[in-house]
Amino acid sequence: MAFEEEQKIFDSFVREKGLKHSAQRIDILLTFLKTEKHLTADELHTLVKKKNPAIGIATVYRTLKLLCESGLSSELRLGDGSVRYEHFYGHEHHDHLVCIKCGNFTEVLDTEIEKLQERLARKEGFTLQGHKLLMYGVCKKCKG
Amino acid sequence: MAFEEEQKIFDSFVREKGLKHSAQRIDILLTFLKTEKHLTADELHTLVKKKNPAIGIATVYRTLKLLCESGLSSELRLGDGSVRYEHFYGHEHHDHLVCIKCGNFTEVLDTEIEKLQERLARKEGFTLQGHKLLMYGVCKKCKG
DNA sequence: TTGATTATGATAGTGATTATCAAATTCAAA
DNA sequence: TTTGAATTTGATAATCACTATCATAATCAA
Ligand SMILES: [Mn+2]
Ligand SMILES: [Mn+2]
Ligand SMILES: [Zn+2]
Ligand SMILES: [Zn+2]
Repeated sequence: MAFEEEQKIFDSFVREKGLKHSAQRIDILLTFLKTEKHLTADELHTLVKKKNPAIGIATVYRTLKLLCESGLSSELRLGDGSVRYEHFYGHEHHDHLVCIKCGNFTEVLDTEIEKLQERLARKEGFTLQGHKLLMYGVCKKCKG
Repeated sequence: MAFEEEQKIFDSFVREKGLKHSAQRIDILLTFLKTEKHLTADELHTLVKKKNPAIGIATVYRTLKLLCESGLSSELRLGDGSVRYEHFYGHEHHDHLVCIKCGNFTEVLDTEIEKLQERLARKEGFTLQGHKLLMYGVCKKCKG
């Protein structure tokens, strides 16, 4: 429950970039790691303030950018305009199956689909670097 | 003048919604239909002003919303935050292969991928309604 | 301990989109 | 054809998520 590995990664990143240490960043990092949800910057700010009420939203945005650069987090945009952040380190690549009724979503992976994407890109002369697949539908519960 | 079919669809939509007819909406509709590009609201506004310089950006946004509701257009969000609009009526479903260097993109379709998405969703208990697949890579030109 | 450098939080600014509103336009009814 | 209630418009204000600015505070190598 200490996230030593992630903290080490963040420390190295900060050092290599010639940045300095700060308690705020650690608070934000640990709060982010503690939840497995896909949070917005604002939601994370609300959570972090429980531990350190003085932290400003600007610092949350700044730290989230660092977390993405260091490979600990990644941006996620589900259909609507909102930007969310999910864990990246130690999490396999996955896509999202979103329920259009209740908004819940499931993380999925289909290696065949991944392979076919590679093939498709190659056929078009592209060197594939990544992809985002969002699938929209109605979940089991909402069909009841 | 072309696009009779699209104009008919728009007219029916406007009538059914109890809205009124306006010259501005027609200017916006025809300008949108005339280009096959994926435009932002602002880009469309710039184009429409060549025909009718008095048209305001608010009316472009309002009309774009109507075009989407009537099934003539659909929103497109490529990775970054920008919102673009593409033709929807008479256009087959397709996905996008985006070049991370030059920003150009290709429209693609792989029926196998589409089928596998169905299968994946079913396996998770979802009834699939749609999806968005964005693939990022480096295009032929940019690899030169 | 020092002091150059970086980090912070408050706040101003930005860009895209939406809301507001008075004036103009549409269109069904007279 | 005229009328007038309802809708539409363009200008502009407001909003929202995010970034830039800046004075002050914290960090850390020397
Ligand atoms: Mn996820
Ligand atoms: Mn397209
Ligand atoms: Zn659901
Ligand atoms: Zn390219």
